[in-house]
Amino acid sequence: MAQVPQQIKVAVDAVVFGYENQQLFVLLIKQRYGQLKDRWALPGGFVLNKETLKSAVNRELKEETGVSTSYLEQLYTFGDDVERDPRAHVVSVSYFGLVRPSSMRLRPTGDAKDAKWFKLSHKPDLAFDHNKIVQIAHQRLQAKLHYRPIGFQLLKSTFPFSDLENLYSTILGHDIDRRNFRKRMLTLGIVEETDKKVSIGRGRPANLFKFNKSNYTRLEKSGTILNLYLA
Amino acid sequence: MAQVPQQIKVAVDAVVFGYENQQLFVLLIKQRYGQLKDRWALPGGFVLNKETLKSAVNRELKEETGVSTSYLEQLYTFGDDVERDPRAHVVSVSYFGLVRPSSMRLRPTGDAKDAKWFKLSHKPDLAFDHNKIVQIAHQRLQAKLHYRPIGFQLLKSTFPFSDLENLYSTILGHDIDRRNFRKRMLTLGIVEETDKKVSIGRGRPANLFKFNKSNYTRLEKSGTILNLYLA
DNA sequence: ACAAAAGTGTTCGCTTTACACCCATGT
DNA sequence: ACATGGGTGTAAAGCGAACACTTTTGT
Repeated sequence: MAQVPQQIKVAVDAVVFGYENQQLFVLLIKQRYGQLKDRWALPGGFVLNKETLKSAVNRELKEETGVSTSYLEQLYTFGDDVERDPRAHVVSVSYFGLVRPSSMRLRPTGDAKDAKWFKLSHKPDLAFDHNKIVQIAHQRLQAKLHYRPIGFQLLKSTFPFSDLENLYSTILGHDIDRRNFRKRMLTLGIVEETDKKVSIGRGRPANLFKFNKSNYTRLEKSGTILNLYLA
Repeated sequence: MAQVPQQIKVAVDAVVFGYENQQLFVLLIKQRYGQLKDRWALPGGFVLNKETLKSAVNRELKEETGVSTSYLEQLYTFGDDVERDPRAHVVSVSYFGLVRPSSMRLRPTGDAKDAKWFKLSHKPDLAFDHNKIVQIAHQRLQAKLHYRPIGFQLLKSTFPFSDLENLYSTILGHDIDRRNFRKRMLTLGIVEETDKKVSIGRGRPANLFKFNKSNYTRLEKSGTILNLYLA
């Protein structure tokens, strides 16, 4: 029981990744107000009274960037650095999201002066402890890619197989064996061939594939380990 | 920017597991005050101003149960049920810990009228959403046992191999192959033989083993996957 | 001598990996 | 015809799973 009323504020932050042209991007905003005005930072802000954490992240994302994500999960709660935010003692619940950048128009409003996709490899130095949060989110993305089909959130609903390959090798940061990768995905039944083809300039046209969600759900329930490592 | 001052309170909860006599236990307290007086619940409480989350859990655990854990990690932050606590809008950061029950004397004070180890299989119905939290923590424990050497936190520093085997099969809820398990642990170098022996009543005396931390750290850095499934 | 727990190797099958050539199209 | 990217199979090695008897002690 606190004698003194609790002064701690609850905030949310979102690390949203996008993928395009074999590049991994992260969504950042430029602060409009405060001591850290004009610094780049993760979208986020304080939770409103009676608001859930989940709706708070989604609201802040929408307000500050115009983006709504196709995938968003809780990442970690930062509250061990009491000086993190110079203004007050803040506990920040961070989220990790995925979206196709081209499916969204950026519309910064509210606390955000600007909103932009940065290549993860060329992002600016961020305010607060946001560099660390981005790093943790990236690790989570890499780890999760191995055992959950989250990569599909970053692609259109149908895609040539090479897109999926490139996505994996880009995010994991190393080459993967095309034949083994395709074999695994197809025999597991996670990915399904459609009867459409695309021709992208030169080269043989590619079949289009799609994620087979019901098959995946079945695998997951049966406890199968996906194990998409593929050295 | 909140126009109305934020009223949300930040709390911490701890799910502490113990292991003894081939049984998995969870540490609970009986509430002394409030609407949920006399209900069993997880140890925890509100974070103090300027206090870190980590020290808040440790403090509450110590106050309410007398226990300090050898292992404690953040589990999940619950803040999507605004009605969770009837008194106020509370965001609760939950932690998951391990300890050897016999190494600790229970000394309930403060908000706790009583503190007790319950067999996980026979725990009472808990206050708030604590049943769900315990369930999530148990899942995390089971999953993590496969790829991190956290089981050793539940054993003395030296132990007969059968203790380790029993711990795994108890927590995972199925038998494991003694020979394969021992082989894996020894060839990975996670576990090391000492030159001591113990005789426990009848049967052949057992060698004592210990966790080889430096070896494990090396494995972890080299990115080796432990993979301690062992159907 | 017998009951109880500890200790120990080998075989088989499957999964993972490594690897290179032909195919369909645009220019 | 050639350049570009798409599509495909097989063999070898390594790993995980299954499995039962001997040893040491207490009673």
